[in-house]
Amino acid sequence: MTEPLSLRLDDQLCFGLYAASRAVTSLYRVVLADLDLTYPQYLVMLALWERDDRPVKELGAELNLDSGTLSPLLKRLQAAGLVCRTRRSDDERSVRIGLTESGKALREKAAGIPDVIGEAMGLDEAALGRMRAELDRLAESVNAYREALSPS
Amino acid sequence: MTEPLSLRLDDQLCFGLYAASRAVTSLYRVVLADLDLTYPQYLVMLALWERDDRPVKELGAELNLDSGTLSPLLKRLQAAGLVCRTRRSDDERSVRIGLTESGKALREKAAGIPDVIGEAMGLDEAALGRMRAELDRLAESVNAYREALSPS
DNA sequence: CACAATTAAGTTGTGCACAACTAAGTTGGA
DNA sequence: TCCAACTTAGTTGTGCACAACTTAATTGTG
Repeated sequence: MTEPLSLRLDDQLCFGLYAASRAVTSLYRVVLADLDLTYPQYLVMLALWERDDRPVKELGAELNLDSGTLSPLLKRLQAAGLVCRTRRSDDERSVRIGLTESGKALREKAAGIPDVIGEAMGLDEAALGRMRAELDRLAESVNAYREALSPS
Repeated sequence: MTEPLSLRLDDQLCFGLYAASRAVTSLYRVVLADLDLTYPQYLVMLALWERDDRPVKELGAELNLDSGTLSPLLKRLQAAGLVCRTRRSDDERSVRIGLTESGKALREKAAGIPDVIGEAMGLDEAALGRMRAELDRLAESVNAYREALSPS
């Protein structure tokens, strides 16, 4: 019989998570100002730099974002000249997102960012990997629980 | 001479953080539906249940939120009948936020939430505390770095 | 074939986050 | 005393997140 967890703000892991996530995002805001990207836009660019020319649906699955978030975001990336959208001819429902030359070129400018963020975090590579693994496990566990509680 | 960190999405701790934070928030969305609160609103209520009747400024300092976020959020809590705002007579700039009876009463309904979230995370109390400490350290380190990079 | 069910993307509306700004009150010197 | 500097809240505008919905195309089944 363990003590029930308290309603105290300081005790709650979730608040730590929320605060840490916002702290990291706000550092990205500074670092990304140079590239004229927001953090979610940067995530999309990362995904595209890894694999170019793929449907919105696939980007959404990788980043856990739905079309309600991605559609306007991609519209802004398109307006900035970084990506282009082409409707597939064999399935007119699907839209492929591809990098423009300028979008590909931006990768060079971004090359140094992971090191800056890594340094700001003040963790060695081992601690970084360990924490990443713990967070992945956490997210998976929480998502499974939510799915059971409220099947979407 | 360590390897420079890569631009691969999977490698990045920050994405894990972002994904985990969103996963937890989406579980809260389900759990809090019963109380008609969003997650940030719940955080404000937690802060007020701990210490009632204090200025917006102080709430902001505790939650790391500025008036641009808090003002409309508090307005919604007020509209829901959970808090009331009173301007201090000795310093008319300052607005104190206090719980209404209904706001105080809501605490009973929230009492079980930390255990639900704790269970969803699937961590024992020790792991929970350890992770919380790591996240706090991370946020502090990142904030210090950003502050140095771009003094606000 | 017909057509209901499904799928992909986009739209609308709400509520954070946050930058930049405004309004109003307070304080601390010269 | 006067008023410039500061402080507290609030406002405005932008961009996520996400639920709920729409539109249009495709698929599966009788």
